[in-house]
Amino acid sequence: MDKPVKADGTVGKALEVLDQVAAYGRPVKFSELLQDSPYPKATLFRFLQTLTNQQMLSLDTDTGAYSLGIRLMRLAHAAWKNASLAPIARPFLEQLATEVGEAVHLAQLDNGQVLFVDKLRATDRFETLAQVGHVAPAYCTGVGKAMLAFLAPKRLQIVLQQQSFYKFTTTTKGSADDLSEELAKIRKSGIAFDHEEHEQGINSIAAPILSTNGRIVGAISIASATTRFDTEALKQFRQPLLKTAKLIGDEATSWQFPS
Amino acid sequence: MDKPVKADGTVGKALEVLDQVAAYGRPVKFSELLQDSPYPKATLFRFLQTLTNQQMLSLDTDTGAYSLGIRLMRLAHAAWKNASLAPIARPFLEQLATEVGEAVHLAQLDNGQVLFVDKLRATDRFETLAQVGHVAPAYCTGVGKAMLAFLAPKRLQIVLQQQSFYKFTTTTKGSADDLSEELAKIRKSGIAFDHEEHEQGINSIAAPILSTNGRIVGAISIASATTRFDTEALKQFRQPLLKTAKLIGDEATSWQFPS
DNA sequence: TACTAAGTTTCAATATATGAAACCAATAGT
DNA sequence: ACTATTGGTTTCATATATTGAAACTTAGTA
Repeated sequence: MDKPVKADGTVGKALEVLDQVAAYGRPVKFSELLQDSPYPKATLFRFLQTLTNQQMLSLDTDTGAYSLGIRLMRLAHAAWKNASLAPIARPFLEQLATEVGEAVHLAQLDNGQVLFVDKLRATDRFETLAQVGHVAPAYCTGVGKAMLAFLAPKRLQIVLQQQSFYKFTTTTKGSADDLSEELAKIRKSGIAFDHEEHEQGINSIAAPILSTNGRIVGAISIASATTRFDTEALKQFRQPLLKTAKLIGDEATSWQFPS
Repeated sequence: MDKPVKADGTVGKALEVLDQVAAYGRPVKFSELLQDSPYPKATLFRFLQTLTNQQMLSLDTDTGAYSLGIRLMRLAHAAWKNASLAPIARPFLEQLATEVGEAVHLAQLDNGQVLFVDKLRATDRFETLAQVGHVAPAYCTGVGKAMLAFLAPKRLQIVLQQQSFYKFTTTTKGSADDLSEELAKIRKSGIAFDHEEHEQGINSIAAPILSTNGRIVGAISIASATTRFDTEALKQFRQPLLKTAKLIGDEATSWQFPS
């Protein structure tokens, strides 16, 4: 799923350790990390030391266990605020969420991947966890396809290259050609659907957010379990979704690149 | 005499750049960064390249501007989930927030600093921004003092050393002695107040969250503008706050360190 | 076309990272 | 009480990566 970012240079290697710690999902001790580390003891030790100094990791002095550090939170906080779209869109999403009574997602495109930058009114308990920061592929999600459809042709070419086209489910589009065909339709209709292409049992309806100069800046979606709404039923959200996307797009335009 | 948070090694220097980008609060171009960079063009260039490869930064290919990257969000997302307290506490905080109808904060202590890991029901528009990840000093915040008061003496000693005791306002405690005196009282009453010690016009009432074995694991608070509630008025939240803190503490105990 | 600013690459000198091994500090075992 | 074992930290010669001046390549302007 996560494509291994090749770790060039010292910085890369050190950052790999962060992923390692993140993967554990709990505080980990030096020795545990050493187990599945490609680096020798002294090297890993120094990485850990450096990262801890840098507050990218935090070391519990009692248990001697490392967890992800305070600086990541700080930086991500900044990233969120600076990713102009999320703060701007928030009030409109609130509005939409109460209007339709369903969970609403806001996503942006980053390096060919979908990054969820906000998420409201999650019902399920687990979904309640801050999904902000969740990353998904573009080619098999509603928001992803909504954004790809409105990308400049030359840019789309590049992004298509970046897709893995891994078949998560039977309905996942398996090739750039398959996808391009659908993107053409989305471009016409202005609405994208995800028919359980990423996760079995989950579908969604999504709309692109375009700035008034036509640049794609993000996408919003309403996702549900297929048992709750089938694809036909999701169409009822078409109008409010489009309306909200338009509102956000207009608002975003004035804020974009305040150079 | 530990060195100040100096950027040792290549990793440190590279990470500094992230802060730099974060500080701009908007996408920045290479040349802008070069302006106030201590490093020569080629070096900064390589930093940016590496960080971009590592997805710690993201480069808008159209505008050539850098912003904080997708990986920070991913990592912070993981950090949040893994910082066991936040997900566990969420339902209790929801409960409390609706009960008292005020904004509720959840914080943890990290390296002598207060890290806000969750925040609910913010009323003010600006406060709506994801304050998760916000960092504040411990010695002059309600949650900070609530936690310090219940730290093991030897640990408190260390943490006191880490405080700057910068006087943000006229009521800010200016020394470790002043603070210690108040901590003793908090230890007795189980409740901490912030009398505009960090920000003029903002006060709060806070309670520590203790695991059943007595270890401090976090703190919760209700903050308000002094115009809304004066310190006396805040006392009305004492009971619900304490009750919620107890509930979270109990729940947290079973989850802590699932070794 | 010539000029300038912005971004990228080269390359030798140098600083830094590396990792085997030695070391130290706690437990655990006998 | 001794000894072994595990878990963590430091050393140091060597290999390697980083550095930055300068040359180069665009892209934008007059």
